[in-house]
Amino acid sequence: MPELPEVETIVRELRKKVLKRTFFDMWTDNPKMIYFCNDFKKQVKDLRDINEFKKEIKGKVINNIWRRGKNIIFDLSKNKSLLIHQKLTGHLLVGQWTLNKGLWEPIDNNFLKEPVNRYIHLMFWLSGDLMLALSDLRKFAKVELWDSDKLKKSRELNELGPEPLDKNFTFQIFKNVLPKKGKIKQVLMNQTVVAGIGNIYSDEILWEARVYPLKDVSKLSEKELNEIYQAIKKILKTAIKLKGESFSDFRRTSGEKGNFDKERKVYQKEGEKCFRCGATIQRVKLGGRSAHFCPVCQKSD
DNA sequence: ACAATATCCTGCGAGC
DNA sequence: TGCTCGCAGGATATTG
Repeated sequence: MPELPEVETIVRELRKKVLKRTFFDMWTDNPKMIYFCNDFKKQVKDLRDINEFKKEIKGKVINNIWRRGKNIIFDLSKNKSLLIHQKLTGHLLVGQWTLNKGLWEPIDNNFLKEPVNRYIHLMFWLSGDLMLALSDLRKFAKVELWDSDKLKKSRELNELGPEPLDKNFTFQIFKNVLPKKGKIKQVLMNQTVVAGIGNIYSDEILWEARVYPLKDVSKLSEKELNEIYQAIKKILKTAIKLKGESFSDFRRTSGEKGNFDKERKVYQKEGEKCFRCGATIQRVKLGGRSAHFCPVCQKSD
């Protein structure tokens, strides 16, 4: 699932591929993912509104592409912005496809001819013969059209916690943003505390820092807090370097997988041996989610 | 005031 | 073999 490193990978690739291009047209078979968002959120319910959306983006130029937490933002001409959140299974692909018997098939042989293309639910036609496609198996992804100035002031972006790879994200800032109590894994995944960390990287960060995922923040020592702070930076940077994870159906804009798998130590490795000590990796439930950890390296007391 | 739970959606694996 | 059932999961809405 796309977390900060995956979103960062996509954004860097998008900048190389679609910056300064113009929207010509769009297609979707899932209008529910599209929202007009200014002072309110309005879910598109019928074709007329899709046409409205088409009219809004046609002719607009992509002037800037950036990331905030797990959100991708396209700043367009005429004070418009598109915010895309890929949620669990969404990912953006850039290339050329053709519609064949109801399925989008890549024209370009460089694209993997794999089932991922079956889940393309949104397609933007761009200048330069390129298409920007949103593939999303579970249809949780959201595409929001904003007035750029309103988006910048939106709760959506401003309620997010600091960017963990920002130079300003010091150990002191990290300590300041932490709530007084709460299980550390849930705290790390809370986007209003720190932006961009999800299930995979919270598990990996806590393994790296040797901290039990269910431990309460109030019980963490200064040393443990520092280990977690350092691990956040280390794991996220490594994952970006490796172009994201390869465990789920995440794909880069080229359709390729990321390479984080060789660094993955605990996530979805229940029953396997701990890379560090050889103990058996365990899984615990918290809030309907699962946490993976080494019971020896990450002591619960 | 806050925390636990339901919701969205689809593929997949377990169980019968 | 083929059906049903339940689970996974980010963010948000709703319930407790």
